[in-house]
Amino acid sequence: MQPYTQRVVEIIKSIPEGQVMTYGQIAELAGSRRGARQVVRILHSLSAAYGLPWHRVVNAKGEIVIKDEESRYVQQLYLQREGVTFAGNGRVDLESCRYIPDRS
DNA sequence: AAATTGACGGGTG
DNA sequence: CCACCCGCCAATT
Repeated sequence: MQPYTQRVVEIIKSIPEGQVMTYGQIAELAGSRRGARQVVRILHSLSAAYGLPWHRVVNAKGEIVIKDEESRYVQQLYLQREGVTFAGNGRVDLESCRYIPDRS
């Protein structure tokens, strides 16, 4: 596995319950400012194998974006169960739920 | 080995 | 607000 992929996996695993991160945010932390698509690919192919909290990742607008309809529902359910709040438009409230790790 | 594929993002108009 | 384009790059085909 590539170092970048490894970092992305670690970052995703570090997202606490009740909080979310965006694809771009993860990519930037992993060292590739425009690498959101790699994050997409990683979640797409490795979330099961590594037991990643894939449901804590949303797009930059706070929307749940998965192709499979069933999975969209499951993701929202998981998040709500963890206490993530949703705005009326079906977006997570990024203002209060975005996870910003310590950068030290 | 070359082409395609993504749960995206930001800029532009 | 919407539509469009292009960058990004490992994994998969």
